[in-house]
Amino acid sequence: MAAPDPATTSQRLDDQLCFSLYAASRAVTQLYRPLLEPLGITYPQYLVLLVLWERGAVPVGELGTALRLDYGTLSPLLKRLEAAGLVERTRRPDDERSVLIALTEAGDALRTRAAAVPVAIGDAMALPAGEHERLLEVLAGLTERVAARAAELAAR
Amino acid sequence: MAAPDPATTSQRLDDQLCFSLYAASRAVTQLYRPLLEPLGITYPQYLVLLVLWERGAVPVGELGTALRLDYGTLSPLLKRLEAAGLVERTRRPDDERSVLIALTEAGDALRTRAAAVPVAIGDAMALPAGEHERLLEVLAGLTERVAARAAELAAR
DNA sequence: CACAATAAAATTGTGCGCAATGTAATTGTC
DNA sequence: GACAATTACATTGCGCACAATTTTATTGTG
Repeated sequence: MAAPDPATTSQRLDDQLCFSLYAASRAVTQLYRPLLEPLGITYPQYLVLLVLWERGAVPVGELGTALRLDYGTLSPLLKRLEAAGLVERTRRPDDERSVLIALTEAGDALRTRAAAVPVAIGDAMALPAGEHERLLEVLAGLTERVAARAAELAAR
Repeated sequence: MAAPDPATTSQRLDDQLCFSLYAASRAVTQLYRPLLEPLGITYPQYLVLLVLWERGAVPVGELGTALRLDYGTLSPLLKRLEAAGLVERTRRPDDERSVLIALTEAGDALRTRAAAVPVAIGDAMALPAGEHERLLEVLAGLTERVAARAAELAAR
């Protein structure tokens, strides 16, 4: 039972947490653009590579779970990454339904060149010490609760 | 000169603030979907209506400034809102370049039906008292700094 | 073994976001 | 008062996001 907080119930744009989230997310993506453009990739493609660099070859579904993206987004995105020569898509012999996404040598090599990117981003964000971790936690919790409620609504 | 903070410079997906922002923003948008669908509008369209409910008729450019969206996004979006009968687009007689966006009666009437939306969202977010305002502030500052840096990069 | 149910991906269609380009109206400058 | 520069907006093209549908393979269940 939430108290009727004026800030959460007003219809003023600048009071809406949703808008500040939406604006912040887009601003950050825009900052990534010039940093990733020399590498020939977009921001969602970069996120896919982060997962592959961290975990190695994974099926498409696991990418979707990690990034909270569905096949409708990932299928064409992965085709573009394949066309760019950064990943390979191979059907698993033991389960022909599953498609394994693996880094090519070029995709693996990109990791080193991309190492400077998070540094530049963190620098631009310029968050005070500890604030980074705090914000990370708040947002993770928020996502969790909001996704749970969305799932409830969808179940009807 | 930022200290080499491991959390900001790691390449682990779940350490990236950018990803938690991106995931949170999308989760919130997905929560809006079933709430706005009965009203026949999308989330970005809802944001446009928020501005119009608050300010009355405004030119397209002012909507863009308020929402940080460009004409390439707004022009087709506003055409859809017009097709839905929620807004009117009229050229200003004193400056034929400018297009004024005004609410129709139906668009104005939607305000009452939409009043329950921010309540439902705030409820799902379930942030502790004060956390809402705090997060709003942190995100606004973040957006400010990141957008400023992006503008610097673009200036080259 | 047949065959319904499930699972993994791909495809289709719609609506953003945004860069790049185009168009028409207005303003500044000489 | 011509005319270059600027302003406000529209259009085009591409890459997401995501709902809905389809395709192909696997897994129960009798």
